[in-house]
Amino acid sequence: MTTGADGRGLAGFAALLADPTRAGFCLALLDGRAWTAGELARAAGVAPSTASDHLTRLVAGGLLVEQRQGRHRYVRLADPGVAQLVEDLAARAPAPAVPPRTLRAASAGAALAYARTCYDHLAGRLGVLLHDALLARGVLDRSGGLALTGEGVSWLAGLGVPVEPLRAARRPLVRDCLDWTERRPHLAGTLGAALCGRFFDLGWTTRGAGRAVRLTAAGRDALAEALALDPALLAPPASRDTGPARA
Amino acid sequence: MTTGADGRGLAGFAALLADPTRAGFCLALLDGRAWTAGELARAAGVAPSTASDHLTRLVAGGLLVEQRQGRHRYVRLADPGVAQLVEDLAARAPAPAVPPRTLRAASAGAALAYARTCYDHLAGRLGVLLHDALLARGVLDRSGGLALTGEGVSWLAGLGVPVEPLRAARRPLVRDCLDWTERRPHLAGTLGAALCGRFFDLGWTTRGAGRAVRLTAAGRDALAEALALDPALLAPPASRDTGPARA
DNA sequence: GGCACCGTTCGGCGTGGCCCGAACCGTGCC
DNA sequence: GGCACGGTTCGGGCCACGCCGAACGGTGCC
Repeated sequence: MTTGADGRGLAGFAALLADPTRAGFCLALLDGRAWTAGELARAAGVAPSTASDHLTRLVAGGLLVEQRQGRHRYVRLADPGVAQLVEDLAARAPAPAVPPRTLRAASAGAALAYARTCYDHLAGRLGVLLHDALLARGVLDRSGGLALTGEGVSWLAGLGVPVEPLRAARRPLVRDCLDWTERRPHLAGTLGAALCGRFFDLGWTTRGAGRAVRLTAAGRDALAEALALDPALLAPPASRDTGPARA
Repeated sequence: MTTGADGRGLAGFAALLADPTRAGFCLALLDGRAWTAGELARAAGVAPSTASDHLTRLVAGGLLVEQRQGRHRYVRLADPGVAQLVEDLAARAPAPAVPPRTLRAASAGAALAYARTCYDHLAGRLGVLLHDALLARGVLDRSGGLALTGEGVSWLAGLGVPVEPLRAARRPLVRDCLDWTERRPHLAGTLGAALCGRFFDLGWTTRGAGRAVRLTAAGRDALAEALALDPALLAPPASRDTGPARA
């Protein structure tokens, strides 16, 4: 029963993300996986004690949930809503002053711009392309708000993605998510997550470095076939190697 | 082309809302109107110089836009996306420690909990009720994501709300917006805004103090008729007076 | 022209929070 | 048991930020 025009509550909550280290934690956790406190500390370049303090605050604030296992403290984003919130904020935040710095970083940036996970669904140029193709193919419809069509249900069944279980979740089935790099929407919601997961299961995509996603040759052809697209459209840019291979 | 796992951009942006005074400004501006710098300063209880500084930052950060008129500086939320962002954050923020304080404040809180504007659409118990009734009546459909139905288009036409112009905007036609007080979704998007505006035009609702909205007697009956609901369901709680009358 | 008022700029003050290092605790492995 | 390691707690230093009052400029009204 807040209703308060009092900004203290909002300010306190926003302050959780108003620190570069904590914000970096949340961005790292956007890959949807659970990280240990030490991993986050190293990734952010701060002392373990500092990271510990920040994590305690983020958990207390409801942004993160933790899970203790042995001597490890695993944390992850509390729920998909938090992921969306962080994404929305990040999409509006200005780009840092010096984008590329090194060639290695620029290459990693290109890989992320091509395809990456956005919490639990697909983002980047490939994600937007998928979103557009699903609309064009009639799987999704936007005439009265973003929605899955009846035709889409059968198309998904053909892909091995049963829709009914997805409706049971408290999250929306389909949802727009503004893409950082493309500045256009891609598909989120339980369906976005299910499609992303199915692509991994089918071997159409594999995980690259960090949040990066790579489209396999088989995946390129199969996806192009399923979406009635030219396979060349789906291919990554000229770059021959999307970051350090980890397959 | 950010893609950066660097938290500095996100942190800097979040910091705009991480101050109680700035957060209070944004919450006040959630009524969708333009306020002068002095009005905001008084509402927040800070010196004009302090407010001026904060406003400059919020404008520079893209959260607010300003419009100078004579010796006044009018400012409002930059776009509906910002309003959504602020709403989403506020919905997750914990309630302030001391909710009611005075009887007057408690009464104002009750009025806001009953019905208020959420930027440009209807929120509060009435907003959620409207959302539920539109679903029940088949104007909206949630089977494949929130969407307006064909039947809904004619229903809206009968109400004097043509849908086609609403599709032209770059904002979504329909969208979920999590209600602060009810913790359940109400209707946002261009349709939510159009309905809210239409209710004011028809005299079904009037503006109360601040963001509060009052349902007129005629509005209660007409809305109940249109939604096939019991008028008693729509009535405000036992309170006989929803804040200082301003009609 | 004179005055009231809105808003801005600047200097200075106080506070809060971010960071680290050192010490400590518990877990897991040898 | 001993050791390595992950994580936490505590104390202290430092910087940034929010606040105000005073002085100034610009606008609108009498």
